[in-house]
Amino acid sequence: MKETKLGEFEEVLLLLVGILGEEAYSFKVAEEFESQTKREVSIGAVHSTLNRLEEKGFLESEMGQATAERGGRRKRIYTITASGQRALETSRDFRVSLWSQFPAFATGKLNFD
Amino acid sequence: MKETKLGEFEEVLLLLVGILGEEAYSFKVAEEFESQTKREVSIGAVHSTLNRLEEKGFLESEMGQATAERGGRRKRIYTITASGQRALETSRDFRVSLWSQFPAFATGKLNFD
DNA sequence: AGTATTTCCTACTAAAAAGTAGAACAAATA
DNA sequence: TATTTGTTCTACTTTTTAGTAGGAAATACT
Repeated sequence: MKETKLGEFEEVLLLLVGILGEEAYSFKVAEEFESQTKREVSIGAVHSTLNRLEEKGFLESEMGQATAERGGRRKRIYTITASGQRALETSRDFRVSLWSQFPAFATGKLNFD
Repeated sequence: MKETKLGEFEEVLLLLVGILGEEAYSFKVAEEFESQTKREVSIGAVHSTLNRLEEKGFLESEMGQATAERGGRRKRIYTITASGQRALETSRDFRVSLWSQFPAFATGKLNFD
């Protein structure tokens, strides 16, 4: 099995997919990224990253149904896999652990049950 | 000014420098990395990463004094700059914010004052 | 049928991060 | 002074991540 690490951008996208739930399709993810970070991102970059995340087994996807909106292709809806969720948890736990050891941060209360 | 982002490994090393305080020299950082992650790392990788962090202005360093130990070259001691600390805070705040929006994580109490 | 709209997709490129190899240095001990 | 130990340092390569450009679908409206 490959040493599957998560880049910064990848991790954020993975989380955004989790946050968006049913609405997690690439255009929306890109929009959400921009609104949450104030950083611009190209749709292609989002696309290739979601692909990579799927290859790594952190995401899976299926085509959604057509909606009653103006027009447009069907959406591909992404969902986090168990492995993706585990990766996020591991990453979070590790970070929280480091923060709590860093004196300048250690005042915060870190409580994840 | 450049868009100075932090890679995953970079961020961890930066934090380790903060955690190690006076003891933050590259060999020690490498050791600490291995003990905290159970992942092996080469000293050279640590070195080039610390260099990069210094170039980015997140770390600064100076040579320490010789110690009374067995032998060995003087250590280069790293310290986090204000900018480095800000980068860590920004990264932390952003992550905490995303986690709290992710239903699967939102049960945790996130309290950083 | 034609057009506008929304979204996907792929192949490619660029940039950045991570890792390697191996030499060089400084100090203490023998 | 030779050896051992602990450590730095640099140039380079590899791998991974991020970003670009532009075309292709699919759907609804007219």
